[in-house]
Amino acid sequence: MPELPEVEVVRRGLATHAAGRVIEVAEFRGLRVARRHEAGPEDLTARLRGRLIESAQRRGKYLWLALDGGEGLIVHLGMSGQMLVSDPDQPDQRHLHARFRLSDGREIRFVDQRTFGGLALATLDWDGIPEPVRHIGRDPFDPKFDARAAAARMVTSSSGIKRLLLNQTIVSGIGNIYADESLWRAQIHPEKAGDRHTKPAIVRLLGHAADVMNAALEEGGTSFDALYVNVNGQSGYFDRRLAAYGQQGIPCPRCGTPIVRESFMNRSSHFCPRCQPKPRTSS
DNA sequence: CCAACTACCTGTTAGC
DNA sequence: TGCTAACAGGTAGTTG
Repeated sequence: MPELPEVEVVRRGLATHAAGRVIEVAEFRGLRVARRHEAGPEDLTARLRGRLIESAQRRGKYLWLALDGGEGLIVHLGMSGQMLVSDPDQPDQRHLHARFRLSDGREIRFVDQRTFGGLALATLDWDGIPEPVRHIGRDPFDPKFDARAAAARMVTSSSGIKRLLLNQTIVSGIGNIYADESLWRAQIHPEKAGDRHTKPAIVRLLGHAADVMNAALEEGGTSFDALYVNVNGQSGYFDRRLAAYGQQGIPCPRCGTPIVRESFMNRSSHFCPRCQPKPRTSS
């Protein structure tokens, strides 16, 4: 998916193309796209008609459109979701699951090949966060993100550090790509346990995470194919800068040792076996 | 509490 | 060429 930089690219697109408009018609196709909305797609359609989109917000990989009346339309892109600005006469995209006709005559379309993404309407709390997003921790782009507090939690855990980086309740927005890139930059093996690090070392690691995700954001995010695009359907270019993720067999940019790929939590970890040596007591 | 596993989907690619 | 298996950026739920 879209990890933090890619979701932020989409949020910015929605801030430009959706905020300030009114939803004239909302349309949902199938039950799955609204499965997190208990009352179902018909309820969503009815409640969204005529609502003003005040702003586009994000925490971690969760997006929402803040609406008048103190509610938010939550958008999670899952593994393959897209929010696309389209003209009404453009033919339907493959895997189109929702469509919003806006007061400026354009449309926002939710397109999702793997259907792990979805939409829901929820009440915003006093802090402007939708209830279903409350459990998500702040992300490194959040001015109030507290790296020392996140590090303090991680050093009490015997879990491997990569698992902790991917735990969205501790720090949000990091997925498989940027976890591997952050660990490569920090020269830490993904399975080194949290409690075998010092707090400052983890604060440094989180600094690398923020750095690499900021660098990715500046290039429009990471896209390996046309599934990961901004609201105008354009891909980012950060894939050219990846040092570890997907680079198995390619020399480490730092020491020249080939990057290795290992199976991890039903997916993969990529790291330099020399710069990121396996700890003696792993996980 | 945590780790490990599962489910949820479609599409692409590698290997035979 | 066609079949099959493995794999792909995530989250949430269950089980032990």
